[in-house]
Amino acid sequence: MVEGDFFKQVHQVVQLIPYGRVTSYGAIASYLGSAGAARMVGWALHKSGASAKPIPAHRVLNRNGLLSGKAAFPGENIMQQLLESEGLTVVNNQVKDFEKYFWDPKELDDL
DNA sequence: TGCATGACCTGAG
DNA sequence: GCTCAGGCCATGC
Repeated sequence: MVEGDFFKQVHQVVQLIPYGRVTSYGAIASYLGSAGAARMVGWALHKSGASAKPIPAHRVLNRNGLLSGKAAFPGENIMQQLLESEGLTVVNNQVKDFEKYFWDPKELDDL
């Protein structure tokens, strides 16, 4: 489970994303109890750069599996390379079989 | 203190 | 099936 501020919760959830898996802003927002606050999730991730721990923000995509936050990374295709290095296939800034690799934070509750 | 914005999502037309 | 508009909450100026 996660605890603390919304930002911290987002950071924790993102860090809990299994290797080779991805999730969406809405899923995280919904998990935190604010389904409509998906925008804030992106904010937290953007701010994650200031965080002490390295947060795999590249595993967080939008609902379409699109690398919406790609631009926030230092490189052009850093996000894509990271995903590909985890066994995922990125085509046109979009994860192939996104739903297949999709990971819902709510799965933690089921554990 | 108040308005505008932001790596989005969902519902309605 | 696709496009437009609204909403959500916190941060920044």
